[in-house]
Amino acid sequence: MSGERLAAAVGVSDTAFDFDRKYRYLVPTDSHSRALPGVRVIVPFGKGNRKRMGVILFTEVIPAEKAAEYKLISAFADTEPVIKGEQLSLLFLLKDYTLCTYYEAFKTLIPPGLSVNFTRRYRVAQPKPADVISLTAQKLYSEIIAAKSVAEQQRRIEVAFDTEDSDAARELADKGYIESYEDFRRRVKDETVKMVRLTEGYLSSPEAYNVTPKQRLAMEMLQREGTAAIREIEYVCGVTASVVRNMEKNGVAELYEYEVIHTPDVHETVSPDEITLNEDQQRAFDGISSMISAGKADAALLYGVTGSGKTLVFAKLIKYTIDIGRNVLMLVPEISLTPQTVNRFTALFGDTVSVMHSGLPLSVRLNEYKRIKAGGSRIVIGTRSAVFAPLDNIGLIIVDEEGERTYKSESSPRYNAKDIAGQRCITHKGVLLLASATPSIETYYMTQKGRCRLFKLPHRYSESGMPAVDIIDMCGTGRIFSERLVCEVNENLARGEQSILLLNRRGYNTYMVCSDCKEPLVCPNCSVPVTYHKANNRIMCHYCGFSEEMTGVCPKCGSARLRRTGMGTQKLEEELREFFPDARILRMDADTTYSRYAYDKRFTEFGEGKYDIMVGTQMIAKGLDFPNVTLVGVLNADKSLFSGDFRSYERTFSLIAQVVGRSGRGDKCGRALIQTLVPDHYVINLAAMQNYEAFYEQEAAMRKALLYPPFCDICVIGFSSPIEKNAMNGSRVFAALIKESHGKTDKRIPLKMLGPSKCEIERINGKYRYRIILKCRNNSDFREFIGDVRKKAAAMRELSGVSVYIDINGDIGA
DNA sequence: AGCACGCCGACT
DNA sequence: GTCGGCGTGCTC
Repeated sequence: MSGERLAAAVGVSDTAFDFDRKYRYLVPTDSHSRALPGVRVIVPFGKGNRKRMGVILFTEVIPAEKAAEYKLISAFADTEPVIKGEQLSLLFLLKDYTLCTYYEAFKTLIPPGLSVNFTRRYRVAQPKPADVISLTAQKLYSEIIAAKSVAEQQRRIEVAFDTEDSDAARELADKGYIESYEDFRRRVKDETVKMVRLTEGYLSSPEAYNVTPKQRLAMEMLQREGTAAIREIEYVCGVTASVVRNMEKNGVAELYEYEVIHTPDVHETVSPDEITLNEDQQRAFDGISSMISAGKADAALLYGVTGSGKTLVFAKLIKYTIDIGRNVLMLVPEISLTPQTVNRFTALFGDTVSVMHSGLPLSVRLNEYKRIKAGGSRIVIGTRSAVFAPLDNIGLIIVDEEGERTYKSESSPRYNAKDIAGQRCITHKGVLLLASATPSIETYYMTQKGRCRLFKLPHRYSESGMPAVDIIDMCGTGRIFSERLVCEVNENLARGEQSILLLNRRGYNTYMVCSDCKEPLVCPNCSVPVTYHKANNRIMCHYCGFSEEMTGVCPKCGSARLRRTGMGTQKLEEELREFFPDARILRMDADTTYSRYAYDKRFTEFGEGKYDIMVGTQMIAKGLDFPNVTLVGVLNADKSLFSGDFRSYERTFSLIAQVVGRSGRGDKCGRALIQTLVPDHYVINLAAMQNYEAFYEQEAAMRKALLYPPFCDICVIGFSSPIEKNAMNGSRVFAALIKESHGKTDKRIPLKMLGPSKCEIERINGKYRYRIILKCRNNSDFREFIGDVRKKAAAMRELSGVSVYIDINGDIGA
């Protein structure tokens, strides 16, 4: 029929959830063959017909009379679909499941190297208009046209828009002296991390160089850290990059580019066929491999105590899956764990392995993506986002350390990689294998309900057995190290064996408190106390990055009597010096590892025996295998126990159990000491014994009684605004809307509302925060319900200027 | 989120 | 009389 037209349903970029839709656009008559689902397009949007990116979701033929309502696609950005088939259905799944926009969902499915963004740019308009303009605008205009090149003119305009001159710049734009246009850019080049280090020349004869005070500051940091990114120096020292540039000019420091992939040497060269499994491992392998060969969607939990050799089972299973002609996806919780894992598996399986994580250069990620898409790799290993890898014919998805919270995305789309993995297993008729030494309560519950098969590795793989664990009561000592721990560490030093000391983050910062008004120094943007850093005499906020020189004066009352408090790292440092004066100590807390770049280098050095003691926070507890570590000390085991989050027991248990498991992984027997103020607390005791089952029973009973997951789902709705009243009113109006809609709906939606209330940290980055917690059943009825409420709420006056997010089954957190 | 349309106060 | 304040409603 000649009266018909082809229309495309398009997901448009930069929409908000409440007006995100499948927008229809007409396909130009000569481009029908290009208009395929998954192809990106440039479309006019809104009254001003600004250019936006969009992705075609599907096409349909519409009658001619409808065509008048739609605009025309401006251009095609791709010659062939960037996503199709399963990925396209994942897009819809993400949208439905996380309440994000179509385009947000789309973007998470493609590697960032493929992203195209529009930016609005300005240039000097060619025929100069005759309009009268203000003096400031004239002045700005003459400054702009004085620039030699067009590029420089553009730069000056952009600067003007970002500074105090923005009014004048806007005037010029309104009156037609400068014009705006849309430019679309593809991120092809990486933002390379520029690193700084001191030069050999300076280090050998520092007296030969002149150094300004600001440079001194930066250099002190470099002396401490060895190396740092320019951005970090700016952040930590409160100086600008020009200081660094001058240091480079003077020959004090040199710049280099950070190589992101640090791959330690491959030690393992055993072929998967040569791996011998012990009895437990073999049983797990037999069970899981028969699930894989059954060729239907299924799920299993491999619960193996620390050091039980889960990785060997993985290797065998991967080999098995590949041999029967199917592919494998393996997720690991952190980037730092990928080099280890990847090495292991590339040694075993060669270049059929692909790696995907955000630490890789964009070009590499893009290449790997293309390789996977083209069928060039059969095993994909990566962090959270790798769950979307365009891998086909998946027979097995492994989620290692499945209890880790890094599998949950903390920004839109707020998906959980475990759920996506489960969905993909259903599509591919594959097996989802969750693995952990300390499974999440939710997962273990599934095994009890028979919805997930359970395989146990209850024994350590090595001969050495479980470490001997002692709990030490620290009440009333006022020290960080117990005598017992000092003895044990010294014994290790004498024997040339290594020790790991875990400090629970909370309580190990140094705060400043005013002796006169008794108030702690708080961040001007956030409602948290700032931490004091002795090294550069600055106060800093870990939430917003605020950093300021320590003036020594209380901003509230002007008193100069500020006092350091908190069982701080200072104190830790002093005691370390006092007790272990000759030990080579590696400190791995947030301050030193703020340079994440130095992270795996330090671990490698520790593994090579360049240090005797490693002290650090959570990050040292996970997945690392150092055979020479025979002593683990937990310095303040209870500090994370009482944080108000329903998962705090679970986290404490898993942290302690895991770090204890770091001890004695080689052939030597390991010991662990747990220092705590509550030595009788069952969580601490069960963690010391690594008795997960008993912990599970207790915890599940408690969750059932208090109604928490897995006995319900949790949906957090967050509100934030620079004006406290707005955030508060917004949350109240939203809550009222929930009640009202819930009363009206004829569907049975179980719901329990807590709040609205202030968040625990009521202000971050200058924004006040409120939240509503819903205990609910996360099904499509509920998501439809809450999505509708959100759309309705967006139209209300009280919600304007209040940003709202909805997070289903995330953390309650801060 | 932008952006246009629209209805009331302080200027030539 | 008009420029411009920002309230309100829409985005194929």
